[in-house]
Amino acid sequence: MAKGKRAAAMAENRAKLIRAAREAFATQGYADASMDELTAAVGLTRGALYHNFEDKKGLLWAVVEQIDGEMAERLRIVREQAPSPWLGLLAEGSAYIKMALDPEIQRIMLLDGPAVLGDPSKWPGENACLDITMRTIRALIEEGIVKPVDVEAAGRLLNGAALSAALWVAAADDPKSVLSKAVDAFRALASGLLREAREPA
Amino acid sequence: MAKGKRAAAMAENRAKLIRAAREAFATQGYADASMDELTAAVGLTRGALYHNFEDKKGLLWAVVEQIDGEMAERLRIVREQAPSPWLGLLAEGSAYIKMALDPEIQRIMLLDGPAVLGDPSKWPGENACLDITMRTIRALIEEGIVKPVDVEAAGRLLNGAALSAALWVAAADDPKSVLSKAVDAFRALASGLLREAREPA
DNA sequence: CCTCTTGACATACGCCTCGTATGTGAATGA
DNA sequence: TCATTCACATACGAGGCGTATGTCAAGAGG
Repeated sequence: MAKGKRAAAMAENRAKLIRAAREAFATQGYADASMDELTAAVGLTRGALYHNFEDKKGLLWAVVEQIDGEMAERLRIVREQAPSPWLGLLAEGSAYIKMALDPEIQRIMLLDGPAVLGDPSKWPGENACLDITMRTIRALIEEGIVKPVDVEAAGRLLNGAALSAALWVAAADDPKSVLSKAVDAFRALASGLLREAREPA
Repeated sequence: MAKGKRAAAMAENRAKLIRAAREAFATQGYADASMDELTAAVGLTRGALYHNFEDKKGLLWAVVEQIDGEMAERLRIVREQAPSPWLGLLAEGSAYIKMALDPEIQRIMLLDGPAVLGDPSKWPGENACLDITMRTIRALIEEGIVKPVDVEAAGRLLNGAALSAALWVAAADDPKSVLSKAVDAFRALASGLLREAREPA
């Protein structure tokens, strides 16, 4: 056999490059990350890069896709573990805020990603995180818990609020206390979507 | 006289460079904007740039500062013209969303700015827009209209929601209809800050 | 009126980075 | 065994940034 020897090696090198890129993009930022250093760090050259990916931007695409998938998976778990859909929505918000504390996610997904690749709403995988939030909101509307607002609009604004909160917390001198304030404010805003003034369980 | 001849000329060149930079950064993006082309467009060279500003990033700082001031001024006017503080807050949100439809503001202030200069919350001038929103919220809390939430948290999340809405609207194929959905959702979220379920005039 | 200094800007240079074109050796298939 | 492919390395060219150096007009002083 040994039929897939070439392909296996290639997949491994792709993975190595993506790993190195996550590291480099997260610590130095996209613009300041040198492809020479990045590839050399895993024992390759730029030749491997331009063979496996379209260009530097293509590598960023691959990194973004990978991280987006990981974030979506974590959010999915959070929602499934919540005792009710409404609390699931709030838990998603908190989880999103906390995830954005990760410098890697912050730098790559929230700062450089949009600047280099354009608005996240147009990303393939269609921003899996947003998708999950929208699904949750849709379910809550069908249950009559949430006002019949536009699902995509509500999802996007909630995500935007969470994102802003995350950046704030991350840049704060005292992340702990700021985090609780941010989560409280998020809950307050989210309650504006409720049909009844009283929050459900 | 003619004492300030040198200084006046320098100020004028500074202004010309900033104007050219706004144009170039907005249309090509920060990374793809060539300082050679940019300066040549106003009849200067890179020499003038590095004499008037620290470096390329310094020029972006100057541009951001200018635009931030203009945005704050427009928001201030919107708030003053509103018939009530609460409606002022909503009007500010709408105005912010609409402002972000301007490609210049979008690209420079919302995409490249944060990516290159770091989180906006740490910008000098301290993001005048946020400041205005916070002032409005503080007033509403003192009047008992809004829940006693953390002012900065509420302001940041509201701004984040508006920003997210703006990017969504800007990237939409049908901005008109999306804009109304976004504004509706913003009003819904904002109402979550109210002490009473019923919205005030 | 002449000289000297200052400073705003232009010019010239080196270094780095990206993207592509070309080379190469190992894995495949016959 | 030989030819082919292909994953990757090497070599090359273009362009951009930042700095060091040059230059010439505007002011200061006698």
